[in-house]
Amino acid sequence: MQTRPRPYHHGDLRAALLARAEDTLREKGPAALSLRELARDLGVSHAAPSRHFKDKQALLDALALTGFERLSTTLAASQETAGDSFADRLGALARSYVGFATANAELLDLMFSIKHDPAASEALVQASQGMSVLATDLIAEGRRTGEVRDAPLDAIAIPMFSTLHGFASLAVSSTLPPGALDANLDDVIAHTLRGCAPDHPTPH
Amino acid sequence: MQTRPRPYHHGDLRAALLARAEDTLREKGPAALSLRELARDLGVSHAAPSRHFKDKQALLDALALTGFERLSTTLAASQETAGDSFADRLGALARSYVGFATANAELLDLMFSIKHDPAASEALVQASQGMSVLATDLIAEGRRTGEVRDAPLDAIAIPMFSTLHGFASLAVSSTLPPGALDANLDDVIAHTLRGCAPDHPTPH
DNA sequence: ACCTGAACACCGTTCAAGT
DNA sequence: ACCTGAACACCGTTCAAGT
Repeated sequence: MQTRPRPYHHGDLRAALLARAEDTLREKGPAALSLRELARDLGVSHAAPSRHFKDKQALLDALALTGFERLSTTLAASQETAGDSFADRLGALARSYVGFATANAELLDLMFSIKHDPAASEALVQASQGMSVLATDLIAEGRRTGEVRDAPLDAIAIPMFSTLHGFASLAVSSTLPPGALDANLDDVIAHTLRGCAPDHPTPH
Repeated sequence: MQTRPRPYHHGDLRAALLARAEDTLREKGPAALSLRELARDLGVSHAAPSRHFKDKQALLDALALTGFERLSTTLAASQETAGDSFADRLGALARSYVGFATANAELLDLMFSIKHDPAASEALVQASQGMSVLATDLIAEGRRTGEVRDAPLDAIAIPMFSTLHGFASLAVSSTLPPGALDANLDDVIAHTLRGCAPDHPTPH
């Protein structure tokens, strides 16, 4: 029925485990993720994963890390194609973040349900902080052009990132009124722009 | 060593299971939560919990529900003791929300990692929406007094709740710069007030 | 280096049976 | 009504052994 079973997994078992884990996460949720089933799906013994991940949590951490890396790439790409104004760039960032969140709901949940303690892997901590770097750059530039009020970077970056992340997180958990996600996102962007605006906006 | 074992659990096993589950969640995290261990801790057989929760997910849902109920109560209480101005009431709401989040980090994670689909228990959906009712009331009053700009309620309520929830969620996952949580929260409140403010603020 | 197979101590869930 | 005890099909983790 089957070609003679190969004794060993052919290629990169580590990468195969991560890819398969993400599929399972997406399709059946985090509770259904089992190392033994992953191994079965890939045709290796149930003990094989331990060569690449010391335990289940290590696999989950690695999965979250790939999530942060892809999110960072996605957000950075949104800035390449965005216009020059602060409003355009913020809108692109927000839509990009929410797009990733809705397309990878379970993964986003996993990414932020992991404690980002100093105890966590350094790579993970760094990856999750790397995201806010983008927001900070955006704000710094907006301040130079006078589109953003003069205040310490964190005093704007943290509220802004909180809003973005909060909206994405509520959307993912279906806690928002259904159906009007795009309109709600427009409101969120407009509200954030108001929060960032200088006291006496330059008359055009 | 022990008093003669009672054949049945004395009181309300359902409530005892929920209370013990919350303790375990807080002390050892969600991965360590097992029905069998709960049952052992309470001195009943491992099959006893199934009389009260049809499966593990049902217990988690019920736990999330108690979380939403307590959060709602906490938020409502914050409004009782707050001042009359919109700024005061918003500040009280925000501090109350973040206080609950940091004091119940794992529970908050659980509350929002449950899909609030129409498929979810009606009580759960209702409880999670009941929260935003408070925010909506706050905004409606702020608009009457001229402290909040004239816009559809949702156009302010959703961004505001996103910000609050996002900040709480980032704080819980240790994704914020450590140590300055109170100062960061002040920034978040100030930023939100700016987002809510009318275009031409009334001169005092 | 990478994987297997057996072993161990756990799970969640179900169900006949007890009180 | 509420709980027990046994049974079943799963887990994660470890470790000697194979190639």
